[in-house]
Amino acid sequence: MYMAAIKQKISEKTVERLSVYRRHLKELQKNGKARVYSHELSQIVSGTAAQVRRDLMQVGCSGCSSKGYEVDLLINEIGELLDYSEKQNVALIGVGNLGRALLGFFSGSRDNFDIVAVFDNDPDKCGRIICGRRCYHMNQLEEIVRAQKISTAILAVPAEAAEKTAQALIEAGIKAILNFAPRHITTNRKVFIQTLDMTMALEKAIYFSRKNS
Amino acid sequence: MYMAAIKQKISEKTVERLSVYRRHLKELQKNGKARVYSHELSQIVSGTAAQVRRDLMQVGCSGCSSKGYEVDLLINEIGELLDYSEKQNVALIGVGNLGRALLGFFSGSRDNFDIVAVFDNDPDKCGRIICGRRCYHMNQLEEIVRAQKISTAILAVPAEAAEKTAQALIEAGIKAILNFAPRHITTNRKVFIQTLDMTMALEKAIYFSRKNS
DNA sequence: CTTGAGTTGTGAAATATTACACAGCGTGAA
DNA sequence: TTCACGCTGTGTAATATTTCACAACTCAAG
Repeated sequence: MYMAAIKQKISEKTVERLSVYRRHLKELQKNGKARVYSHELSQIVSGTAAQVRRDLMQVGCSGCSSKGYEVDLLINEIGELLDYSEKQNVALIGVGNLGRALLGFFSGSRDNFDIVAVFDNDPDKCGRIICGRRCYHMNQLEEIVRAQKISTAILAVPAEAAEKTAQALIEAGIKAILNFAPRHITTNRKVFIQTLDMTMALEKAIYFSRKNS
Repeated sequence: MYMAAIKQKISEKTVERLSVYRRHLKELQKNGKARVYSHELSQIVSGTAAQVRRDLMQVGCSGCSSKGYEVDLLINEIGELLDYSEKQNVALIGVGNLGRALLGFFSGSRDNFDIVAVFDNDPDKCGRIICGRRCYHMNQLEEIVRAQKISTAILAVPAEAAEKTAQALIEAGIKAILNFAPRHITTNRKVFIQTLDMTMALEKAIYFSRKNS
């Protein structure tokens, strides 16, 4: 009777949590844990057990009463939803201090995505190998994006350049942008844009630092 | 009759937007714009004009019919809410690639906060000056936090060290943590913790990259 | 087998967040 | 003055998201 699941559209919040669940599940897997309860997972997102179960239901995962969920199975099923069948190619735009740090940060052993190309418009940087990736000039963007089937871009350019660069990315066929520049990016195209506004996050933290005292 | 305002508690979402409004308002100010309408501000957060007005209402700002809001006034009133009276001192924990990049990123001309100290537990880094800040060893944390009245910390240590380091921060009296490590931090204390989970954000972007095609 | 403790799946309630819609006001033009 | 227009402030409705609560189920022990 249960098992409605099927293809509802999944909310952003749920996708976020699924990503976090999966990361934690992989840790559990490494430690040899075979099963997990919803209330255990709930702790790592500060949520409730019910919420975890709802999230997992949407993925089509089903657990077993009193034994919980199988870790291996969960990882696969979440992966089936979050990942394409093949590894996704990602581009990094902007090789300043932040860009290089991000390149390092994302260069661990990822099995679902790869930063395959980096771009900058500083001629000195182009042609060089940075953290193992070839750096291209921005005017090669469309060419490389097409050739490498890059769907997603990490935008790490100065704020002043963010809007124009984002526009170029969209023109080149990028379908999602993770934007680190403190600027809101607008577009009428069907492109997913997520701004990770670090300054805003810090100001928010500072604000709440005194609410908790 | 209007002007209810007064001290309701302000939601996280609203605080986030206020920070973004202010940044944009400062741009407008620099460009000599004296007044702004709610529908203009709404564009930079992909919201509605009504939402902007609600947000501003909570700050106690009031606009003027048919002339909109005064830019200078808004900046001051938002600042009065978001900032302490004095500049806030912030600490950066972890001086790896990401930490140094963040230090650079946050070192622009900020008039409401300052990263005044950086910490690491690598003895080679301690004592040195990094981006103009003295690097201290983690065991000096409490001492410096107290001496410099540091309320907020940016956590940029490896994932494995995040929980333990966060605990140390809380012990030392930190009231808010901006966490860049891909780990959920829990505490029973009244401390504000915001995790900026870049990996999760990228996986989310990748997921939605195909929903928009 | 039966019972009891503990877990899942999910309808329904509760909250949180956003959008709508309009009264009231200020401004400029006639 | 009077009117029309456009904007603010806000009650209310609409959505989105989270939590509650409980039937159904599994397992282990007696």
